[in-house]
Amino acid sequence: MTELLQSLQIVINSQLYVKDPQSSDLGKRILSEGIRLISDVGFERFTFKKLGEKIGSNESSIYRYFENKHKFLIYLNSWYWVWLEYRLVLSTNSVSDPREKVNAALDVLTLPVEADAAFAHIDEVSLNKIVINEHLKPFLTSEVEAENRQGYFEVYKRLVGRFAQMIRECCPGYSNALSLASTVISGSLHQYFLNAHLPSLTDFKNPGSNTEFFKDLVFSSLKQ
Amino acid sequence: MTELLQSLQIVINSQLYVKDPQSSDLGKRILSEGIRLISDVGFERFTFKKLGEKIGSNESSIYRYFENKHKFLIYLNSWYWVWLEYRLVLSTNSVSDPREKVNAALDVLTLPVEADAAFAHIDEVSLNKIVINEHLKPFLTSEVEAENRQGYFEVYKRLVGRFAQMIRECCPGYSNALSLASTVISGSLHQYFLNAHLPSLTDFKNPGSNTEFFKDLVFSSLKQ
DNA sequence: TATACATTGATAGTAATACTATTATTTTTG
DNA sequence: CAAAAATAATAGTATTACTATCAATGTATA
Repeated sequence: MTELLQSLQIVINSQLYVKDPQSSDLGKRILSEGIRLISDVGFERFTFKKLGEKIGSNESSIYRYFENKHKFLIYLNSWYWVWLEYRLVLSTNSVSDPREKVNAALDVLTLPVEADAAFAHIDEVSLNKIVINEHLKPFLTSEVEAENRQGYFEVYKRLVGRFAQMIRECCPGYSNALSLASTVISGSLHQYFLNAHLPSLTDFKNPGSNTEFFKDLVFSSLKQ
Repeated sequence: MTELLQSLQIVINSQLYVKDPQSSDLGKRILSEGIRLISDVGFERFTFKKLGEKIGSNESSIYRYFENKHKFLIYLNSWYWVWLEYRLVLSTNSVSDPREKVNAALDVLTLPVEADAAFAHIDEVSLNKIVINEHLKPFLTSEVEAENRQGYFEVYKRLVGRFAQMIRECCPGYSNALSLASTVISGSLHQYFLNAHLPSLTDFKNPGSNTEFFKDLVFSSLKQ
């Protein structure tokens, strides 16, 4: 990413944190080292205690930023979705042809992530790895509906809705734009996951082939 | 389901249990009440202690059947996938037209589950609910690769492979049969999940509309 | 410059979870 | 009926996910 928008800040639902981690040095270290630690050892084995040791700070200090590790994970996911949405808008906004728009969107949604210098305290590549390896974990809990009511998933819903809208504009007669959008977004993450851990379940050869697969899927559906 | 195959038993990888739960009365109660309990309270809140109370037995007795609750969940998922595979074969075996075969497969893979009288101790409808609500949880752990090497996911891989083979026979030129198969199978579960908990992310109106969505997706892709 | 106040750090403690170990009791089977 | 197998009961452990309390440090302002 360029430095186009250096003074942009990603805003996250304030219910997801106790104190805004983007507002202090310690907070930013919690984010950057938290991302590294989760992407290294996995969310299950991640604890605030270990993170405290890593950043030369204390468990109790981290609790002053995040109520618990589940909310921390949702925070990180939200950050990722807002960032993706911003990249989505950036690369589709000036495209007027609806089909080209969907095509550009699919690049953003399915190609691998590169580091974005605009956000120094976030390693987007590691964050992407977390989203791939833990994807759906924020959702797959018995509290999903309550948390949805709290607006925890707003940004994800906005992203899906935005992509669905592009699909509709590309093919007004198509009646499953939302399902297609959510299937592609979570499906692509899932293909990355399978490629990394259970490769016999996918034809994934490289990110390009994955993008081709999803473009083919979408455009065949919209052809009729 | 009919009583066509009453003396059939679903065979599960013996590494997933300590003592075969299908071999005793207590074991069957562990399965049937375990399914009910998980589908009621969710996997997170499920414990062997609670299950013990439910079946008038003891925590320690359950540990003689299953090493831990994660393996219990994989066992239940495996059971479900074997059963689905069996239904898949049953309803496609005699279909000779490759396109009709894929069509029949999509019915099995995307339509809601009905109780199967052939397996008295398993409530397939509740089991399906578990697979929907906890889908990918058996995979989304840092031990996924080690567990894969132990063959824990064999049956799931066999199901995906079988469906992919049908896709290939329907359209020999299509090069993403595995990705399409895994996307459809996990994607359909995901749509059921969204419909239940985050309905604004899907166009799911009823199971029929979901099946239509996936048939359209698959057959548009195979048309070319 | 003193003081208030916010932030962070250190330590201790708690309830629940996911087990393991041991022993007692019941049931099955030869 | 005796031996073996299965099950039940109880106790105990390590870890986790926190909460509570208090001390130390830095910072802002009167």
